Amino acid sequence: MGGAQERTLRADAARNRARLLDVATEVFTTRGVGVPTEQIARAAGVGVGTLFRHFPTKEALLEAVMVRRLETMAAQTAQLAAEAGPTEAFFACFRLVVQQSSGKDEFTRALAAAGVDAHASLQEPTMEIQTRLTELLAGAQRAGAVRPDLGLPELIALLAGTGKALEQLGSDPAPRERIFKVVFDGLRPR
Amino acid sequence: MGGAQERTLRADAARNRARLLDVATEVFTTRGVGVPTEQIARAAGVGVGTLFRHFPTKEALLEAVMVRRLETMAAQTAQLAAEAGPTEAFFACFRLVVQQSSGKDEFTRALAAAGVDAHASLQEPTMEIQTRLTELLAGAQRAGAVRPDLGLPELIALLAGTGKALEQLGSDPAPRERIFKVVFDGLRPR
DNA sequence: GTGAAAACGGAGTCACCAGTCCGATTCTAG
DNA sequence: CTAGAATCGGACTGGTGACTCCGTTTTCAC
Repeated sequence: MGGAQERTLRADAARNRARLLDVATEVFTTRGVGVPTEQIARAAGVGVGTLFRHFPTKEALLEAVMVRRLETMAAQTAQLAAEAGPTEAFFACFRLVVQQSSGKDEFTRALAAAGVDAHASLQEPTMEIQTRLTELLAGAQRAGAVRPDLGLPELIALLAGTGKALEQLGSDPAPRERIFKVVFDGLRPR
Repeated sequence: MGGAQERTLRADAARNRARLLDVATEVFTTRGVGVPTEQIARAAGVGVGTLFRHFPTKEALLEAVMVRRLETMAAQTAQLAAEAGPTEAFFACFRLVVQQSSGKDEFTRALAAAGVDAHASLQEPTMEIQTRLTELLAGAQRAGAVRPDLGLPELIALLAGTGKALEQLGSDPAPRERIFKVVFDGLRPR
């Protein structure tokens, strides 16, 4: 699976493909994955035929969007991890992942529902992020900033949960910050 | 909206209605709200015609299920609140609501998506629960067991978030308990 | 027991949406 | 500039699922 089928897309094709990805990301995250494909094509200024030529399946489009989001997240996480001490890096990444993953699991659920496959291209970026998180968690625990009885599964669960909690709240920053306070406080040892 | 249209349903009709509600509750919570109505009718041992006579709309069925769940939750909450001191009652109710609300917001989202109405019959039990929660929160704060800067919105967000976190985890009780530890610890003052 | 009202069941209708097909259009090599 | 290949657009198809309609069955008052 090297991925050398990039037969130099024609200029307009490349433009349309990129535009579709952007629009799909926007629409799926704001209006949910149930939005008809035609509306996405319309919003991107192309016909449905074009959409299905680039992404043979709605599921494939979803997958492409997810992969991009995950890759971006992995890169940002890596950068944060390199820039700060273990404790700061851990909490900064926690915030980052929580923010980015808003609505993410609706995607994964939709993908899962569409069949057992789909994982292939998601596996890699997912693993990458999990590796980073494992390192960050271990680092923060070594530094005594996070209770030592937590593992990666609990961390992931807390990330998802915190994301959900923030969704419930409006955009007012004060209550949001209070949620972070509660969670971060709970993460500290004893 | 008095609610006096209970014209003494015929015996079989009452039985079928109850059965439909039970089956729908089970199916919606385990397999999601996307399950076709026909499968619910089938599982309840009736035809689709019967289902739609009792609940004129899929949305109406969803709403009826929700109302029952909320009412049960309100009752359990009230009982717990009466049985224990403020601190214990608060944390016990927190656990209860989290457990009960697994998958609940998929319902509300589906209802919201189906139109702006639907609220009518949900309003009352929702308010009831919120009132209880407000009292419990205030009680626990007065007792010094919960940080005083949290309000009802934050509590609700945390309940939803904790529920989501637990969903991520399997059924193994140990990690689940660790999540509760983190959240409860975070809820404590300073 | 009996007949009419109440309820049932499920085939049929209608709308919606993912995915296909092919004539029309646009790009690019020469 | 031009030919032909790559791409496009959107009408069309097939399948699915919510909801309706009506002939058949069940309940219940007498």
